[in-house]
Amino acid sequence: MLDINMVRNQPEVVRQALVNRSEPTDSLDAILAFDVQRRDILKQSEQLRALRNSVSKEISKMKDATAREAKIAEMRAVGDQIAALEVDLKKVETQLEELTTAIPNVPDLRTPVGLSEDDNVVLRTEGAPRQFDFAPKPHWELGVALGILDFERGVKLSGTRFYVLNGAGARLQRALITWMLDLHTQQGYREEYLPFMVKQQTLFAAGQLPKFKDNLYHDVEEDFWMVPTAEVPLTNLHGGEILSADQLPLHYCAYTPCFRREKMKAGSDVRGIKRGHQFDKVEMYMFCTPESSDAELEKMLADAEAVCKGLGLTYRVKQLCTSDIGFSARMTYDLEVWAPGCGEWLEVSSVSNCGDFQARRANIKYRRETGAKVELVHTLNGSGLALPRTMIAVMENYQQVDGSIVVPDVLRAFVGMDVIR
RNA sequence: GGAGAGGUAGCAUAGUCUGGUCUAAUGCGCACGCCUGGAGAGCGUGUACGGUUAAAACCCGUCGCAGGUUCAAAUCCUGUCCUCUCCGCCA
Repeated sequence: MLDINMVRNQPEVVRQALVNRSEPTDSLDAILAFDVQRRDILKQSEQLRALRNSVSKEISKMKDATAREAKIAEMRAVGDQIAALEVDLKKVETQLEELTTAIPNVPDLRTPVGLSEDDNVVLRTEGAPRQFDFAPKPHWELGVALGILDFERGVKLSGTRFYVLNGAGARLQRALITWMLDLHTQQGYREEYLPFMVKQQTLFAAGQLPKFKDNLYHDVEEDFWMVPTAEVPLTNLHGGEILSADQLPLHYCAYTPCFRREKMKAGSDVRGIKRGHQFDKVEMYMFCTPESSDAELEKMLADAEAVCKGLGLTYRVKQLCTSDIGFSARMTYDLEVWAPGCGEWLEVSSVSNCGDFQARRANIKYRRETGAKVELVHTLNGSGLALPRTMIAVMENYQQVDGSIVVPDVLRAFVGMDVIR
């Protein structure tokens, strides 16, 4: 959520941000109008409240019954006026909130302006794609042939786009999770085990609600929401708290499954495990001071890259343009790994600086020093990494001519074998 | 799931029965000052958050949350969430 003071004082900054994000700007004018209305009504009702408060005090001391009754009657009328104003106020505030919470974050000035994902900028590519002396197979062929990936039974259990990992396939994924968490722990992130179901407010604070309601699974009976990413519970770990400056920065990492109800285009990404309603992810998250978030973003990017490097994967770093960065983000880097079997660059990580946008929604503040005013923290999040696509990259890059898959060095101890055959 | 007790500003407690000197007190902690060679003790001062405002004072709001009664609610009423204890059930 944006600071209403900022919207009020620098509406052109917000308007330009919306234009750069290819978002409509009409709500901005409505916000400004509602804001004026709100403060106008507020002023009136506060004055009346002040009057009632002081007269009520007088009433308690009044001896003369007639005069007392007169004042009470007078205040009864004032109370009615206040009630009427409050009704108006609530209406205005509801509309104001609806609009302001739907405004995305203002992109960082360094985020390239662009109209679509085609305008994202490839900053660099690390490593050269492996050269094969045979035709590399896609993971859905490799996995099924090896008996470590079962689409049919996944569909039997849950429908299209679900799958089962068997034996070494399941072990490989678990190995990746464990290794990634260990790596991030070494990098200074504290591992957390989190709820996979959260309440509404938790999703609101992370910027998922109300705008992305359609992408979430919701248990109506108990009002539990399945997390679409660990970013959601991680953001709220310190919700409503005032941290002290010497606690910052706080680094966390967590493994969670992610549940997404996205309406997938028929025919797109249908094959394999690239996109599903359920996937696993290891996530990094950070709370820090405003002046350090730029540098921390670079650290988090490096930490995510370390996963790709450790696995010996060829990857490229992209900087997302204004129309492709997430709702809460100011600046985002994507990591894409090369998958030779399906011949695609796969997005395995998205590392973002959200500035104070999430902190404002989640009410996460810190005090610079004793006695100082509280300020909002900055939050950053980054995948480290998304599991299915990492699995794809590992399977397809480490395949051999006979269809077996060499286990990357760093995972061998966890998988318990050198080659999956 | 059943019964009971509770939720007050960093922590711990008072206030609730009996509505108005509650403009929320007290202790601890913390910060600053005095004192000291230095520290401690002692003394003094300060110490929730949000809104309003150019900023501040004043002012308005917040005693888990949401409603209601009243001129006036921490206090009375209703609903709800959470915590603890006991019972039941369960991995």
